[in-house]
Amino acid sequence: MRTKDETKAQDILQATLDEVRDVGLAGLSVEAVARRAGVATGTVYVYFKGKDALLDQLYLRTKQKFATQVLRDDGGPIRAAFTRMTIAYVDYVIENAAELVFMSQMANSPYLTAETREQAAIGLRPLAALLERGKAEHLLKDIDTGWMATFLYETVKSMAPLARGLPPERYREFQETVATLCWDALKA
Amino acid sequence: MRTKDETKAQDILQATLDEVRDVGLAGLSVEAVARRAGVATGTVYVYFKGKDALLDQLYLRTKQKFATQVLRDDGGPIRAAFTRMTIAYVDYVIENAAELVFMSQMANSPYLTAETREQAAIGLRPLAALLERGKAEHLLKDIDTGWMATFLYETVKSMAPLARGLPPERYREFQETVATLCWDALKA
Amino acid sequence: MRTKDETKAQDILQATLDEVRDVGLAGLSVEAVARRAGVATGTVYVYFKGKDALLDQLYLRTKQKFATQVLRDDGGPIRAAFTRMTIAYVDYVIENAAELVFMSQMANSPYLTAETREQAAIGLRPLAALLERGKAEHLLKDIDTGWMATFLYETVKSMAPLARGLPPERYREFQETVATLCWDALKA
Amino acid sequence: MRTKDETKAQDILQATLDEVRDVGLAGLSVEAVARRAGVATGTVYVYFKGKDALLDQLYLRTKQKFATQVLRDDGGPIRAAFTRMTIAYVDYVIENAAELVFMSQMANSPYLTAETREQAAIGLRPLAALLERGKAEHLLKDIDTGWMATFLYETVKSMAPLARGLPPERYREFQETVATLCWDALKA
DNA sequence: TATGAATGAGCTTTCATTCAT
DNA sequence: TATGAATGAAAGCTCATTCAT
Repeated sequence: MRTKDETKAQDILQATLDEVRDVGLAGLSVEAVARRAGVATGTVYVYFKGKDALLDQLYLRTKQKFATQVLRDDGGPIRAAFTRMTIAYVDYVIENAAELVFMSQMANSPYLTAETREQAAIGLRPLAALLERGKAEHLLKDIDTGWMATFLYETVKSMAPLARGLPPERYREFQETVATLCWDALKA
Repeated sequence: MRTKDETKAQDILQATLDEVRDVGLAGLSVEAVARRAGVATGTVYVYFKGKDALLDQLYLRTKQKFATQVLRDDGGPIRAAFTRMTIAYVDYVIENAAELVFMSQMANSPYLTAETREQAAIGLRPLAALLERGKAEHLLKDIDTGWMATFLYETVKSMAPLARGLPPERYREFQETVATLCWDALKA
Repeated sequence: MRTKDETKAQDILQATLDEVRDVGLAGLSVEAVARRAGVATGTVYVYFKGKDALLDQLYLRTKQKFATQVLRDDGGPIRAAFTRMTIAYVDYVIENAAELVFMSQMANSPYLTAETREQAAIGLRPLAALLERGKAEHLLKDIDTGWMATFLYETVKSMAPLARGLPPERYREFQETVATLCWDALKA
Repeated sequence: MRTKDETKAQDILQATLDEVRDVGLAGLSVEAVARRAGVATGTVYVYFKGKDALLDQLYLRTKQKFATQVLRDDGGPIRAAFTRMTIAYVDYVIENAAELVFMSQMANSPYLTAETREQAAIGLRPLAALLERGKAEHLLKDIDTGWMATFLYETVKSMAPLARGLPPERYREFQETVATLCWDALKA
């Protein structure tokens, strides 16, 4: 008997990401996903319970991957950690355009479970921790941590697409600019 | 012969907005829009060429309404104009939640025409003008105006939802915090 | 605007009956029903909520039509009413073969609602009433009316198909035989 | 190499019977049958050529088992043999509810081969023989044997389900009533 | 203009069957 | 033989759009 192939699940998830980027969440069809992933339509249902479950799982994985890759506090000096995070964030957005489109399309869609929404929020904790540390050291403004986290998280995400297509040195400049803007905004 | 009734077109547009807020762009059906607007399905096609055209037009109107209501530079002192704009922006987001959901859902969808996207960008000009003025007066950082405009536009939009449900004094505090963050970020 | 056409609903119901006769309940597809009725697939859903509802409604109508046409007690002498009913029953089965196949296929299917089953049972009341009358007049055996009703109802239904294809005089003979068998079985 | 296991074939047939009782012929899926039988889907195809063949074979076996168990003429006095048969029949129906549902669902379905239908009819011969014997002894009416056989076969089958849930003494009473009704119907 | 019945393409999903192991 | 992953052809149903009224 053929054994379940985790690669295939990955292929399907990636195909979904690419399809949403190309035709949007509203235009997404399971058949197109399957074709793109190089499997039969029915195979999607071997790995995922249905379209909803597929999208839900993909959302969670994407959020988690992002959190793991970007939102890390290495415990070093605040300013350095802050800058490093911002720069990694911009890189992530540029390198994972499809992921970002997908997350924004899912945000207000009926596909998203309340539970998944909660789960996804957990990934933001390291960011909050970093900001708390900064507040404790009086390097950052003494305002609601949730507000600051949202500021940072959303601002970088929204600005990052501007970096697309920039030549290397301008790209570097852009990253530093973003880091500066955010730091100036939050610093005490 | 009954004449085309502008009220009806408005009803349909508003119903679309409300539907998208409730079921998302992916769950939107013309029939549900018609029912919500209190007209027959066919009537939607009397006022709009099709679903795509309806969404496209609604996007444009929404963007323009927003620009007119929020992104105005009254020519006064930079800092004051800046703060006034930020505060009006938060108010707008809170009072027009459906509009915001709609715009974010449309942003990366295939429904959006390149042309409409351009048209919509025009509304940002007053914002750019304000920032240029601030740069000329050396009150703001000397960085790319487009970058700054995006920063301001996206940051306030992303943060504003946090204000939902806040008691009046906290709401006021929130608005001021947002204005401060943005000013500190951009000021020279 | 086109107005809802009750004829169309009838066509769909009849087409369903014919399809079930030809391909069985398990082989029934909405598309085939629509094609047979001369309407588009979607039209079926204009008149019926879904396949289940279509079958459920059809079952009820069929049972009721049968009850109205066959299970009537005209109040005359028991034996005569009894015989008349039996003969009408055989005629009905022969003339409405598709209906009978449909009812037998539905009987143990998951399509049948408990509620519909109850509703359908109501049609048997006139039969029970006739039997009660016979028992009161001591012309029939004094056994459970429900048992007698089931006996009569099921026996004639099961035997009737034997009449198919019989030449007229044999057909008449068959009807009388069935009437005699049933009468002899139940008479005191 | 493991050898074909007759137990497994039996399990699959029994599982099919139970599934049809629970979800009907229209709701039957090979996967559900396999799961219920405790084997893999593919295994069903080791023992049966396909779904159709499975149902066809099951139908034949069921009919034959029934014929062997119920429709036997032990050669004793007509009336006694007749009564014994009727009583055994009721018992069979009560004890093998799933079989009966299955046979009724198959009766008018496209799954049934003409050949199988013929094969199944052979089982009715002992019943016909008994009736012939009764006619020869002038104990039974002189009418078409096929008609009488159908009468007996169908009537008992249709009435038997009424016995379900009856307390023992009522159950006994019911069996005798059925035997009496049938005898009175057919006796000369 | 306004209606909503009618359409049929296309959607998600199921499922009989095959096949690699 | 036994498995269950993989397949793809339908199935039921929805919905953007058209059209008769």
